[in-house]
Amino acid sequence: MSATEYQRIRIAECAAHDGKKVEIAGWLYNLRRSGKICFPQVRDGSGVIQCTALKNTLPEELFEGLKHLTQESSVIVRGKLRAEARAPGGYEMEIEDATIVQKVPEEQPYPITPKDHGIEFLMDHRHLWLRSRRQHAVLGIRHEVIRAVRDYFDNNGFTLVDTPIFTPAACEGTTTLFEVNYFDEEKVFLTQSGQLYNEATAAAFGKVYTFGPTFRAEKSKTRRHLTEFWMVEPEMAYATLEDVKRVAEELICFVTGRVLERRKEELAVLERDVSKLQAIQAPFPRISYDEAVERLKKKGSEIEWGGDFGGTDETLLSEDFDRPVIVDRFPTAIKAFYFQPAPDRPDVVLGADVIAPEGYGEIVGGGQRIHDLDLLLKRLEEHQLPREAFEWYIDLRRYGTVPHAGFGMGIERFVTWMCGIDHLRETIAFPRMLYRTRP
RNA sequence: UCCUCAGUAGCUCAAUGGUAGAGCAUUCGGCUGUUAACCGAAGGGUUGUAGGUUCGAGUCCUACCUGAGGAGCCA
Repeated sequence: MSATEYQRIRIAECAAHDGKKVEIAGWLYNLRRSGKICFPQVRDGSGVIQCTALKNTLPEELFEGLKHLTQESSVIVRGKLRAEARAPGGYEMEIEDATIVQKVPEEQPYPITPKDHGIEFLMDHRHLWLRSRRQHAVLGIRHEVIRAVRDYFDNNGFTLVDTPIFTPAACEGTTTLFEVNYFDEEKVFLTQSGQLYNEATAAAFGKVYTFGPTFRAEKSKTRRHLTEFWMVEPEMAYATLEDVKRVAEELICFVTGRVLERRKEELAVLERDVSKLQAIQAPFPRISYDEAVERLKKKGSEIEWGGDFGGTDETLLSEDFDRPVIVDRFPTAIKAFYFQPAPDRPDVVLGADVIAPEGYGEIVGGGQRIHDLDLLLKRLEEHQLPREAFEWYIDLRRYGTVPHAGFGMGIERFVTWMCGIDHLRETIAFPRMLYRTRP
């Protein structure tokens, strides 16, 4: 029997090849064995399939080789595919031939066993942990989220214009930045937001977005923080706070719908309560910061008007709603210099945050930017920011300035929410956190 | 930076101040439908590090190291 009569397929395509002779190239996920029959489970990155190997139909060398395969050994199996109710996944291959590409040595077995492991051990073995079913599901959903985000903007007239990662100065003057030696003399910083550059490209293209990594040197050590994370930031010319709220709402509904539609299996692996995601429909409730503070006080929070929400406050707020809640008009004092003040109330700005349900916290933050030259200059001074570094940004108010607005959405927080998991670190292949930069 | 908790076999954990143990993983034996397979056996230990108290410390005390969760700050 030559190998050529078997068609190479991926496990995800099994349904289209029922009853056919196929070849699957992958890794041994798990193995159960009896005296004269064994059940190797093979994964190939697209799924997991159970195979059967029978002693009395295979050459002894092949049967013994399969029976003693170690976890994560690389193997190519060939045989006939059939629907089989007893097999997890619904399809099964009866092995007729196999090539063991590499057997993981018994004296140094694969470290991640099917039993429980602690988080330190798993994080140290992140390069291998990615092979597990659960991690595979999380990263599959991440991929879908990113694809849907890009589809949404691409289909709605936005142009992707990426912004630099090396930046000459603090964008916002608020958070701590990573400093990098740029050749011999100059110091530059890793970007904390592409927003200021987006304002320039929005004046060139009308509607733009940037999608890339973002760096924050905050010494935060919680389940909601990474030092390196991915953010999508749209920016629109001739737009207001109302446009920000509408676009954020549409985006969130579109992406959630896509995940529900295309990632049922992954959500099932994660045992995600999909009814919680099905509830994500427009319109989202909209409340003002003033009202949010009142609600929080009634719920026992110690927040006072003028303070920013803590993690607990966001959870308390989200408890009142079955879908994301939009909070707008924050105190001017706690927001970055570029926020447009409300025309009727200069003590609040035209900014909005979207807070996810189930305690997943802030997933979107943005608003309308200052378009008036004199006001911008005044704010830069109030925030004691070096005007020289912002000359190009000020230029945008000199040459055809218009009301404009945009927001940022943190991808990892969004994916954490979609997955219903409790820590951000599992939503990126190799998380960078305070005290962890390996592997 | 601060607060809290934890560190025992490769992994997950147990052990009243008195002989360091179990499950998983690995090896050997058994089983033709297993579903984190099961049954029997074997090998596997400087109890994070350094001091201290005690007749005796995995257990109590001190310092340090490492990790986790949280606060502040943020998406």
